[in-house]
Amino acid sequence: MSSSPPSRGRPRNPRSHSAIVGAAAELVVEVGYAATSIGAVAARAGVGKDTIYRRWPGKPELVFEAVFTTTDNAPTPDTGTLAGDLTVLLQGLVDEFHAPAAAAVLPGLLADFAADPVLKARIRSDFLAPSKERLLIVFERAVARGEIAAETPVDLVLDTLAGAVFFHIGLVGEHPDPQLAALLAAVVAKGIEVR
Amino acid sequence: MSSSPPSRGRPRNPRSHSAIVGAAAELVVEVGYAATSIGAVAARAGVGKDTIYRRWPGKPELVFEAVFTTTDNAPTPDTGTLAGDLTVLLQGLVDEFHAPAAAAVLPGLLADFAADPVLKARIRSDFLAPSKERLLIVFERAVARGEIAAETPVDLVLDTLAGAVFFHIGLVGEHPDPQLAALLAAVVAKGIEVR
Amino acid sequence: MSSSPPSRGRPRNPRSHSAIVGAAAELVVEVGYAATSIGAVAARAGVGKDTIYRRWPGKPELVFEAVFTTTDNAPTPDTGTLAGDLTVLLQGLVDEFHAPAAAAVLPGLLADFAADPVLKARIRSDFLAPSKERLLIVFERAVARGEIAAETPVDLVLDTLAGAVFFHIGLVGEHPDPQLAALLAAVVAKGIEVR
Amino acid sequence: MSSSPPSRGRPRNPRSHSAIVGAAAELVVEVGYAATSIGAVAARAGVGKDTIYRRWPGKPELVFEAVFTTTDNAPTPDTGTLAGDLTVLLQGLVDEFHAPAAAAVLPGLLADFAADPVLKARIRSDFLAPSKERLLIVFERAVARGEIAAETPVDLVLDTLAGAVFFHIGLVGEHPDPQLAALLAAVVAKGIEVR
DNA sequence: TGTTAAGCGAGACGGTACGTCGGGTCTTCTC
DNA sequence: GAGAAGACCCGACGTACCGTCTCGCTTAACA
Repeated sequence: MSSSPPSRGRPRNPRSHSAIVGAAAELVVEVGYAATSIGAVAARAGVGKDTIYRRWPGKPELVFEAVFTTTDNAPTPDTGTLAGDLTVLLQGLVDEFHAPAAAAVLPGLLADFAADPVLKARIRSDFLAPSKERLLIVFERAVARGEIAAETPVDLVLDTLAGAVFFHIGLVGEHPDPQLAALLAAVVAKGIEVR
Repeated sequence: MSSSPPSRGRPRNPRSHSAIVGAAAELVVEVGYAATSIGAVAARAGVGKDTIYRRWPGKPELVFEAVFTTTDNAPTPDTGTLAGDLTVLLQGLVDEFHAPAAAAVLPGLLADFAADPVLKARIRSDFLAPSKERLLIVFERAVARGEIAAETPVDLVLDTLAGAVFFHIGLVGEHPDPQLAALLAAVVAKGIEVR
Repeated sequence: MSSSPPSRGRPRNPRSHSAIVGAAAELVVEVGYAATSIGAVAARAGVGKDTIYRRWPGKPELVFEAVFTTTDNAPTPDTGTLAGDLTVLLQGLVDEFHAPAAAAVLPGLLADFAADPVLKARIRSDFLAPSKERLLIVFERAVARGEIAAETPVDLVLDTLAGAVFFHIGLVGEHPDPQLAALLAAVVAKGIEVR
Repeated sequence: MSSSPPSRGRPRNPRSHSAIVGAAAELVVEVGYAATSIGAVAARAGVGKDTIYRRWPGKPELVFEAVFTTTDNAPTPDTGTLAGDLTVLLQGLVDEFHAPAAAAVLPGLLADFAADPVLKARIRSDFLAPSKERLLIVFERAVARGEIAAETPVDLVLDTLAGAVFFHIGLVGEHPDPQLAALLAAVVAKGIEVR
């Protein structure tokens, strides 16, 4: 039943792993995504470049792990109304995208993922999966309450919400409109409600 | 009031300009944005690198001009309803983002713009200005028809629409959902209507 | 008089030894001395790198043992004349240096030995010792025959002979002049004879 | 009649050339041939690595030019006897090989040349050409004086002399036997004389 | 018989150098 | 002074070896 391989040879040093991830997270906020080089990460982590390439195929994958591994354990909102749930959910998205490391990294990181066919497929799964999970539950409740139709297209709504937040924070403005979450939630909730 | 410089010495060759822009547009679809270098553009255009740097500060500005200078002369839609107008407007946005050159370039280009404080300020003006202009007119008509309130936040709606389209096309999927424009327009129109 | 250590623990596997030496000898003729790495030798021998480093300090010593351990049991020539003896002796040197492995290895190997003060001292003893031994006997007989003086400088003559052969084969030409041994022997014999 | 090309573009900076050659000559005596890297040469010369690779294919060619470009304008000896001429000629060879830079470089450099088929062909022409020229003249005079036969094999003698000196200095001993030139000249002269 | 020390294959580790490429600047000659 | 050409310094790339280390395991001599 054990899924672990026989593990021959010297095992990888877990301290190196966290040192690398930490160094990447620091560098990325200090100099930006584009100016963060594998060599610089290795130097700051006190590690050889090989040790990085042995674990990650390249900068995008490394930075993704370094920045977006805040184990997303936020509870699914349950305010009683679709608009309320969406507001909470969106505020979480805003906070996540607005964190220093994420803001420094998101545009370049998404561009690198989009440029590689293999990575491109991971955008939805890696970046949006947790949000989609919560959104599904929120929708289920809204359906049960009769607020929205059962066939409401989750992916389209998610693209809309995430795209709006990403555009607003990552590309357009430095500081997000504090009402962004509420306004957007209100518009979208009203837009998809059955009446 | 004349803004033309005294223009001493040899005037700039306008053929070089179009050769450069053309070469950049070609390269960008052939090898992608990241792999397009100024040197390669210069070589294909039969031009020295300086001739490029004399006209553009760098790759982002050059590529932007090369890809997004389809003189946007599409007429502002006037279908009689907000949802109809938004659908037409969104379909234009989808078509623009889905064009080969634009799709190849958008994520990387926006990332480079976002990474530079000077360029970041130009995203709204350079990328979204034409759409915003048309959206304003559409909104004016909708206000006149009593569909929406006068103080409807244009920028927020524009971020939402553009973000959704950008996410859907540029980052997530290869081929846009053919109903994307209609669905999104319906949701947003209903979401911002007064009743 | 036995210098063998108490030999605790698992004894070294003699099969590994010969596998390593064999792999090194093969690689050296296939890819050359410079391109032969310890890692590649270990991989071909089916052995860990440490098993090599446990037995040899580095590539030069390993390759030397792999290539120059043709137990030199050729008999000392005794043709009756100094020139004849030198010819036989030189032909042996030519054959030894001209062997594929030796030719592939000699320049680089000697360079590595020369670059290391410790190894440098071993060039005379390790590479030239067998030849010197035979040359001494040849000289003794020639002195007894009255052909040469007793104080003829063996080392100088040996350097001359070995240097000439090394230069001719290892550095300058691919195929040695078939008369090299005879001509060189004739010149040197005549040059050091008493009359 | 002009053999210079049209010379388009910015001409190569001759100061860079000499800075590189100088840095290489210094490094080679300080750390040895093997430990001299192109990157280190570039750093010391205040030059980019490209600037080196633009002019030389690799380390061997660069170091050769850096160390062996002492325009060999020594006059051909004319002492009246073959042995005398050879002594002078050999002493020149000894001095050349014994110079710090040459001694530090010769074994490794010759090994690198010997390992590359293209470079291997240049050993005779680049390293031995000047000596061969002088040796030819010395032989002509000796033939005229009746000391040696007209068909005396120059290349064989040259290999012998150079090989002996190289072996004695470069590989075997640190300090050359002060009598090396005289002894070797005497032996070889006597060995090839007609009587 | 059980302990212990070394050998062993595998492969991770921190380094260093490789040779190439792109960036943005400069320096030449020609138009 | 624009332009084509290309040299220049810089720094990052991803790879290859170096020689050492750390695993789990095996193999003997010693207690």
